Amino acid sequence: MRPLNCCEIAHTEAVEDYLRVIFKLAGRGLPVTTSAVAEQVSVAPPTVSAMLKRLEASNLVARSAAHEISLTTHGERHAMGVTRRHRLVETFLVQVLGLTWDEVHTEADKLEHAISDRLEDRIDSVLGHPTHDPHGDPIPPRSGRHVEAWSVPLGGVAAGNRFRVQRVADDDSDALRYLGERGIRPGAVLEVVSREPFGGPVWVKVGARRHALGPILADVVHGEIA
Amino acid sequence: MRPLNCCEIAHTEAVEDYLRVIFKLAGRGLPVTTSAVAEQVSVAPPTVSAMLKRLEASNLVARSAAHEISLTTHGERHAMGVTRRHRLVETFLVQVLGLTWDEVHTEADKLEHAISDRLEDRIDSVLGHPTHDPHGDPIPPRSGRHVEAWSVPLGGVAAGNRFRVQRVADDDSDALRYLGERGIRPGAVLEVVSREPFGGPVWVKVGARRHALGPILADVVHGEIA
DNA sequence: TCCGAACATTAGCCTCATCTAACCCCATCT
DNA sequence: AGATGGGGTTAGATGAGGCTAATGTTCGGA
Repeated sequence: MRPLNCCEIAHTEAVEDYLRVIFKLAGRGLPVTTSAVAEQVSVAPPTVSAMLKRLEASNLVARSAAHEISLTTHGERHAMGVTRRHRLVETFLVQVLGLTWDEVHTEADKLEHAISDRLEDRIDSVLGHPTHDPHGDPIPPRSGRHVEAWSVPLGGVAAGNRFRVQRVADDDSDALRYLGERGIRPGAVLEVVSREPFGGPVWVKVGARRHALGPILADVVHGEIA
Repeated sequence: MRPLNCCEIAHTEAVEDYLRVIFKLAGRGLPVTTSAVAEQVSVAPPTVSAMLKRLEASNLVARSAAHEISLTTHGERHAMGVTRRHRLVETFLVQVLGLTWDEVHTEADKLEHAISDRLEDRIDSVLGHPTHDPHGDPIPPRSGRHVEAWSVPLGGVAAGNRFRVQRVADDDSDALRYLGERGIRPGAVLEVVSREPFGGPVWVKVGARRHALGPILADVVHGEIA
């Protein structure tokens, strides 16, 4: 094996997928483990082991003694590039092609690998250089600082508070559709009416309507106390 | 080997590329040979041999005794689908994202594999169901009849004729840029002033300007005598 | 009639990305 | 202490898609 050099690995779609997923897990403060990555990429754990070995050899990820996975500077730069394309595409699909916010994640998963730099710039410019995608996720700039900033989950807010939605996890398209139909999207302000104990729902008021959101839903909605 | 069934092959990007190239060569009336396909797909001839074997086994292409390659009904349907996405994307990139007609072929080569049916329909609808792409190539309908209709090349038109440009081959982006800068694009009407012999240029008049087009250029421009 | 060029195919090898089955390490519970 | 189980990894296989080098095959020209 020769000296570590990030350019020795092909920028295949698989590599981009793994990098984006690692970036996503890390950004949410979740443990970045072999099995977590396997689940997100939808492959078996040994497949991840093999890929991580290659990513490590190409200096894109680093691993501590305790199996801890993190992106190197190089790795993070690439991951942010893929994430930027992903989120720009999502925004584009909603704003220009009229798709709904629950449809775009799957589409963007494929398109993010097919967008050239030139195209990325055109899309960015047609959209007026957006800072956030339809789920409220911040779009990393082409170069420069970027923070993922996952704020408080709705599930952790006490009753009686007003809560401004900032981000909604884009993973679960059924959840997105459900929430969207009830007006729960970035920018919306909810009133947290009450919280049932023992994994029960959170009652929220959106405008005049009340909704009971189960723990799964309450966890995908993030924001701040307004 | 089991009975031939078109669905036994994965619809990978490579398969789509080969099908589209075979469709393109056949549509232009060019010989569809192993080496012609190899050149168009940018791979070595043995790679094409191997792929053709698979395509034949999946009933997507048929081959005569004399090595003649043709698409089956199934193969043609798939090829037309890929071609439709390719040309819709090209049109979209020009009309919505403001790319130039010499840039879009390369981009579409990647994007054509990443467009879902849903997305294809949205693009089609946003563009108002276009019938031709920016190079004048007809966009195959989602289903139904389609003809490729490569009419007369400019190189075969006698001096003294007026010539209406219908299609310009999208392969060579340098040629496209050169022609575009001189106003030679689908819809333009040229006057064929004179033809130099021995592979010399064709002199054409576009509006008030004259241009000498070498045999390569004169061959990529197709149309009809006006 | 024979020879060489052009073209297709076979043979043999490689990488990427995936799988299942088996194994190992370590923490925990009995 | 020993059994149990969860995660990670190794081993070994597979299929897609690509390569080069060698081997037909066929056809036109000398």
